Amino acid sequence: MKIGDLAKRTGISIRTLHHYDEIGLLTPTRTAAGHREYGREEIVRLQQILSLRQSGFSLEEIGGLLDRRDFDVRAVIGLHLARLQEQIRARQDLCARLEAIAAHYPTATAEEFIQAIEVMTMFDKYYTKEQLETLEKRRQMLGEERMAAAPAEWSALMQDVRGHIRAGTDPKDPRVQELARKWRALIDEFTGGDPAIEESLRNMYKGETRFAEEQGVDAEIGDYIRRALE
Amino acid sequence: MKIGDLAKRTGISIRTLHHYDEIGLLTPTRTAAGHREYGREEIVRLQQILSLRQSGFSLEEIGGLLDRRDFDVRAVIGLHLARLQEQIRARQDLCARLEAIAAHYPTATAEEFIQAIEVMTMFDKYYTKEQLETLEKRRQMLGEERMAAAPAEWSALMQDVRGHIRAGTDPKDPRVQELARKWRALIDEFTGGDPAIEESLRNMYKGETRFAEEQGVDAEIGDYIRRALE
DNA sequence: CTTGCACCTCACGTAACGTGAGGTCCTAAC
DNA sequence: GTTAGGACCTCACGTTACGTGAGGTGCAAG
Repeated sequence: MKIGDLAKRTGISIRTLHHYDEIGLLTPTRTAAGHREYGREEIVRLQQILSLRQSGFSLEEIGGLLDRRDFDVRAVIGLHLARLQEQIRARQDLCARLEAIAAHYPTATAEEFIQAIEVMTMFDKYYTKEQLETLEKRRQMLGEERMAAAPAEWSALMQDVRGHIRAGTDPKDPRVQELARKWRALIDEFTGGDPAIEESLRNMYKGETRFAEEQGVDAEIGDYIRRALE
Repeated sequence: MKIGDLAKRTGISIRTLHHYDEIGLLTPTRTAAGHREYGREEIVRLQQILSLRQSGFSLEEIGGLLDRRDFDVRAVIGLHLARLQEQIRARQDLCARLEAIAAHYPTATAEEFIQAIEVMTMFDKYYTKEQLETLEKRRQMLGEERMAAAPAEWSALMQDVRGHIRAGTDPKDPRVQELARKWRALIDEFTGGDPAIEESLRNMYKGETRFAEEQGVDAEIGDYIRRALE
């Protein structure tokens, strides 16, 4: 059988057959003119190749399975299954994240979306899975309104603190103490008072200088509040 | 910031930064000597790139999202989600198939495994999903023993029929009629008498000549039995 | 002035082919 | 005998997101 006939019969491309010949996976005999000739044996082998390919094995694995009896089929399948399951898990995680974002910001612009994705990636980096779940529960408890109102409140607080720093107010001053209490209350409200989560939060602000700056928080403010809270 | 510093800070390779520069995804300024210099703006952009990459977008999509405001983020995310879900589905199917095979042939050799995969691929090609489920239920009803005994029975039946064909026996001969009834009973036992499944089965034998031959069935035998059954 | 490190630019390799480009073989019709 | 049209052949580059050298330059310290 010539290459075109085989291609038509099996529905795969001539180029693919050429490729399998090139890599030595399926090497037909040749006519005097150099045309490929596929016999019964090659057709059988091609069917096996296609079945294994359909099952997601690489051409290299397929070659090994078909040519070397010492290839441990069970191990290859086990490895393959593990790979598949890992990929499934990863993709499910991704889906969950993207769906959450799409659901959470139904009217966001491109920038907002990208920032949301960025923040989410960052959170994944600094919090454990359990902490993320706790935070999510906490967010639901607080409700949408509260979540929406918080950033402004936080920003106002930052500005007040910054004002006292510029004015040189002593951290022990009652006005600063009040602000520090507010700071602590805000943090507790969102972390649920979990010290491990607060630790992760601190790490995040420490590691992501740029993010911290955007939020109006820097080392100076952190120190000042820490002294006030002592 | 020079390229090595940035690489260390973000944990990605210098080559990757070179690559992003090559494809115009992240183009730093250059010093007089031609060394790359990454400023605040580039660092911000890199973070965005990494977040989006982590989310599974291609570099081309990322470039589009970051550079062109007319890029429909929602559409991109939707498309991406669809891709991911399709991949998840495909991989879950594969896992199910491979696990079924591994469980069904706990002591198989390489050839048996490959053949099992081949047969399964073939079945997927000729039967609908519902039919495959029906067949699976049927197999469980019949039990392992019966499934194991059937091939021999089938093979014996084939040999008997072949004998009559060679002897030139009339299909209407009572002995042939008896064999035909047996044939029908065997088919009904495994198809559950579903005519659509039987049709698929016939198509499979017609399309997969090689498989049919291995089973000892060819067009001649098919015709002979058909005449006997009339 | 030299050593050594960080940087630079090619440029090939990866998996599994798709897609031409340009040349040869075969078969049938004239 | 020749000629047209398929079918076949062999390069060889393109795809994705970089890894991995090879070979050359810039810069600060001893």
